[in-house]
Amino acid sequence: MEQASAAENFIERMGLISQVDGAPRIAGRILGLLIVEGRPFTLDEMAERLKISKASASTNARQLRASGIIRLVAHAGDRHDYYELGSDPYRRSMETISERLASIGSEVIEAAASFPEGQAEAKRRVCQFGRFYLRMGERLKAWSEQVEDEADTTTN
Amino acid sequence: MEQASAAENFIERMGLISQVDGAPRIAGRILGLLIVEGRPFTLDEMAERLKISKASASTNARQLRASGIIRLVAHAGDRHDYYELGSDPYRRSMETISERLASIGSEVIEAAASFPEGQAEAKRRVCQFGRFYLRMGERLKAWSEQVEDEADTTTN
DNA sequence: GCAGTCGTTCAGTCAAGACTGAACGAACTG
DNA sequence: CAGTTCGTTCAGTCTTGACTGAACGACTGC
Repeated sequence: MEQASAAENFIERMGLISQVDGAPRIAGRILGLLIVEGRPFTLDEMAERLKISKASASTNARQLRASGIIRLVAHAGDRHDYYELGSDPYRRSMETISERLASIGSEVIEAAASFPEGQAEAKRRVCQFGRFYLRMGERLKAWSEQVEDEADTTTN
Repeated sequence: MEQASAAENFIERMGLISQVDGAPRIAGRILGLLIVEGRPFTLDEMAERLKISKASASTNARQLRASGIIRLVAHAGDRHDYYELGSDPYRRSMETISERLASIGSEVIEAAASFPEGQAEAKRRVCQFGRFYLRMGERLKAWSEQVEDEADTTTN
């Protein structure tokens, strides 16, 4: 049995967290890797280090990129795609969540709008539910604009 | 093809939202049903209305109950278990999320503690990540204590 | 042109878990 | 006690989607 370093341990834990959240485990592990190492990685490096196929590395990295958590960087004279932690990755991920919440909120309110006359009470409850999501999204978005400041002030 | 009422439409939509969030679809549909109808339901009623087995109704209702979103009520002289929306269901669900975030945060920080000397930078980044989750949990918790007030002041 | 090196895509496999039917135990009723 | 009526549990099925290997297209340098 291979001795698990603290880094590997953290990376695997990130995978499990990601999995419980309904996201692919590999995505969490990639994020963990980039956090631990703190430098850009190519798909091949990620695949080798995490013992996954290059296909999985490509797919999951792109998905993480789509949610703004990691970003693609290029080095001159090097054809590789390098992925690294984006700037303010946490703020960005909060924005992504915020957008999703707001989207659900308006979706629900839209659904509420089509309720017939006779169900005013039901309509009211559905509307309230939708507004809860909207408010949550707005609040999260407001937070995300403070987070980057705090991150700078943390010394350890 | 059956004509889909606004209520059914909303319920199904809730199921999809729940599914995307990684939770069972039936759980979302049950929640939607309870929001729309605004009255207690027995497992049999839910099973019939949502066209699911009683086993699914039982399992998912209990799961929703565990996260504090719905609650169990009893009527005198009636052996049935009735489920209805809990008091402040949204606040309660936020508390559940908040606890989970805090739990992840301390888990990550704990993992960071086991980093060896030579990886001070990595340890710092992991710690920062953990603190982000902790802070997010704390904020959500603080906010959940205001939400119930706002809910009362909403007129429509 | 060809060979090599990227990232992506796609068909296929496989495992996780959602869902069900049937059996079960508990609590009533007569 | 037998007969119902609940809720729960468990074995089994089946769907979803994560993951992979192999093929592919784009690009580079020779």
